Amino acid sequence: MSPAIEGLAPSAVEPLFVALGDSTRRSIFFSLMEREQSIKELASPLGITLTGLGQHIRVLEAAQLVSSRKVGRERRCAVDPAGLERLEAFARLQRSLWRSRFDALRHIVEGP
Amino acid sequence: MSPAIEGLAPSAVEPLFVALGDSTRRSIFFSLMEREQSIKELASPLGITLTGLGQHIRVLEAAQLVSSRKVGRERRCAVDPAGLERLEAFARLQRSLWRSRFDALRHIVEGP
DNA sequence: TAGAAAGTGAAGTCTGCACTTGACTATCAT
DNA sequence: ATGATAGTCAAGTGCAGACTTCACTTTCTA
Repeated sequence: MSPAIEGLAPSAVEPLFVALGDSTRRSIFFSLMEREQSIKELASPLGITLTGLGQHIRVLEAAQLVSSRKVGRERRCAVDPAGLERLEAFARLQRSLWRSRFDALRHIVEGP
Repeated sequence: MSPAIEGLAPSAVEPLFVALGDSTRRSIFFSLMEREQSIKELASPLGITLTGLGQHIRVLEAAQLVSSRKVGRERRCAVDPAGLERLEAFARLQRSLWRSRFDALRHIVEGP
């Protein structure tokens, strides 16, 4: 597989869609787009427990949408650009694949 | 909201992530990337009922990832480029938003 | 025109996973 | 040092949603 499509096989974007398939995780992600935040800061407005939020963070990290590090007793969470980059690359690739097939089909139907 | 970002608010991409958040629907979508297919053709390899598959198609259509039309007694399903276009535009927008905020932050920390 | 094939709608089943509880550790403040 | 704050782990609960069944309609074909 060429370097350009590496990491773009369906299996590579699966964690991304799994992560953003949940509305709570989407909220967390969009909230982190605003600014870096701790587990507590993220959990409060959503009305869920710290435990529950920690579980979501792990899923988001697996998709490389979020990265986190411990600072003192807090866990600082921030957007990881890798996930968004992969998502964009995936969408662009699929779109171009579809377009080339569509054009090929039209070519057959309409003639050259 | 400017025309360029219209349809890219979080609420607009929600159906997209909901649709692709399910592994069966991802399979259906990738299968349709290969070629247009009927409900029956899509259901057989997945080992699920026609009813079940029809339900998935509705979700994919709501996300504009798939479009379908009745041809005789068959329903022909195909990829709708609108969904992929929206997905790509969304990812690009979010990525640029994140980058501008990241750069602004670095500017503060490191100085001009 | 009878039977088969493709699909749809309503209603039910069941399982994955979002979320909690309770017990525990680590860090901060006073 | 003592309490308060932030987070983590293991284990359990409940429900949304994926999937089924059954009854029905429409279209094809022999």
